[in-house]
Amino acid sequence: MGTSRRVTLNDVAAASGVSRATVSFVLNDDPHQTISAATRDRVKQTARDLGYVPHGVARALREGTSRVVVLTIEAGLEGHYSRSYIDGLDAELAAHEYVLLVRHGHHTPQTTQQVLDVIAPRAVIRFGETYLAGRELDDLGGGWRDGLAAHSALQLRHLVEHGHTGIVVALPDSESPLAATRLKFTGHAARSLGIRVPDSFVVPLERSACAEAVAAYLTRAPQVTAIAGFSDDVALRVLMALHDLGRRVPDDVAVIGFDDNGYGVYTTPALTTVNVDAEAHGRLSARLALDLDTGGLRPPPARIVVRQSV
Amino acid sequence: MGTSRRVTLNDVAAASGVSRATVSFVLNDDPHQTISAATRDRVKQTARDLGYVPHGVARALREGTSRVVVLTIEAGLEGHYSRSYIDGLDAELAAHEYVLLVRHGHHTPQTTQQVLDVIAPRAVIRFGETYLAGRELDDLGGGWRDGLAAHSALQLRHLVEHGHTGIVVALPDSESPLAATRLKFTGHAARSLGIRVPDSFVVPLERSACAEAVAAYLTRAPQVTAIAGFSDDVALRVLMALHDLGRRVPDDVAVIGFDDNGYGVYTTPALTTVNVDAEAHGRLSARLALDLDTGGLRPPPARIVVRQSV
DNA sequence: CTGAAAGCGCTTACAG
DNA sequence: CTGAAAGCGCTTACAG
Repeated sequence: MGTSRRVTLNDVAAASGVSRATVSFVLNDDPHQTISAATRDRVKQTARDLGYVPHGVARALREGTSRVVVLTIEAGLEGHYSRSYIDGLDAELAAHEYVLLVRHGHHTPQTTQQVLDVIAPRAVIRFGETYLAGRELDDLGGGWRDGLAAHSALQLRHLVEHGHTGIVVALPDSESPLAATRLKFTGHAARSLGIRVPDSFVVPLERSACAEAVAAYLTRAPQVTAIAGFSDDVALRVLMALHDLGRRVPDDVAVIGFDDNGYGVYTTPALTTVNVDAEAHGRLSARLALDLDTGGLRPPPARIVVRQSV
Repeated sequence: MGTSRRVTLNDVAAASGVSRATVSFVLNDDPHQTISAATRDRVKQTARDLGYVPHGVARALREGTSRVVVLTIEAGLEGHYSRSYIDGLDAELAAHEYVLLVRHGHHTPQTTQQVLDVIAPRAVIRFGETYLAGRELDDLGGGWRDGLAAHSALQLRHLVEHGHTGIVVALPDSESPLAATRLKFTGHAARSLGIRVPDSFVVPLERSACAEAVAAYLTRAPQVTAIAGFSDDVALRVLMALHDLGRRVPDDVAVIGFDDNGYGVYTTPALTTVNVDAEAHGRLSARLALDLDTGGLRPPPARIVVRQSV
């Protein structure tokens, strides 16, 4: 065994008695060439026998971009959405022989540029950017933006169906650009459901600050009977605050989460939430990044995971 | 504006009136060359003025590997450990002008090979592999393995200090290769603490199955008064099972988690757990991957996050 | 002290 | 139907 020299196009060419160009043509199924079936077979067979795998770096230098797509994701956005999104993105990319690589942490134009300089990926996708850029993904058949609108509406409707009209949205303390969009959609949904447009307030991370914020808001707005979380994390903190304040859930105040992160089962009461399967969204992003046809993708509707908090 | 052609070494050479080689030498501080200070300054200045950034792909083709390190990580290992580990890895790599890219999901030799073929990373690190490979990181000054042993011991000791001697380890349903190692260390710790070596049992994912498993184990082993979770996830499920079974925590049974994932605050009672800061471990991995000196890294000791479950 | 040249492994006009 | 050649942008012996 031992580490042997990698087998290159040269080796395949030599072994099959044709030029490097010919090998490249048959291996890439170049439509501009017409190469005899016999030659094609022979070349493909030798490539297989030798275990030839194209050197991605050389190819990237020649073609200008590598067969890689980079996803950048900020901390705190993990949930069922991100997991299923990444699964779909990864699967679709793999189907087209691209590899998905993820960058965690906070991202600036500089860090993105660094990634570009270092590996020249085919694309770098910012998790959630399609929301923010306001691109009309609906027009591409993905129903993405409509998706978020629908999901926000679903969350609100569940509350209304359980008799709540005084509703407030609980926001994370970190400024999420998504928050504004969510609030907007929730507003739309409220109008079409015929209830007052929900107010919002911020839920701090620290436990006692959290309880204070919830208590303060509730005394300020006594008509509120239900709290809609921006995320499960936020909703979980609200649940904790309500527990610390001695308020009963859902009898005194109802709580609903968003983007079922898996931890809503563990609390008492367990957290009712919205579960979004973003597999199709991930596939859509992949096709967009690869300039492929985006038709035929049918994201399933989001669903309410009914537990005990509303 | 518009997308302009990237500036290459050629441009810098032309603009500063020297050869490409000279530019490369000064920009890389080649110790084998002796270039006049005047020339060096001029070249560096023009490179800056032109905004020259080396093309990573070309460099990688020439050098054999790119300035990238890939971390592969399986689902279900997220926690404070992994977060701080990744932070440290990322920071140390960045300090040496490498970029960290992560691959999620399940990994096989084939998928790893694919990444190798596509971007020729400097190294691919499997999250947790150093545990499994049994490499003697202690000898390198990182205290890693000793770290895990110490952390397992810390978890157990906390239980013993609270009067428990009948202890069992709760394991995840998925086979984690780490489980065997953890069990081994817990065994060592038990012996040095003078208690019986803890038994173990598996906690299924599904809620009722989970309660059944816990109930079954507890009736089989009535001497057990404390359950040590392999992870916070497992411990959280144990807490839920105990709640469903009507057992009081910690009075009837005490529970402790491992690797503070942040969700132990939300339960009632809140979960006591072990918090490991793996920033230094991440830095160590980075230096190992880059063949750098690993001295001077002092991982802080792990600590017990005391909440209410023990 | 500095430059001309080769070469990393590929793809793709271009010529036969 | 197939091959010789150029070139992607870099680094590094080698020669002056």
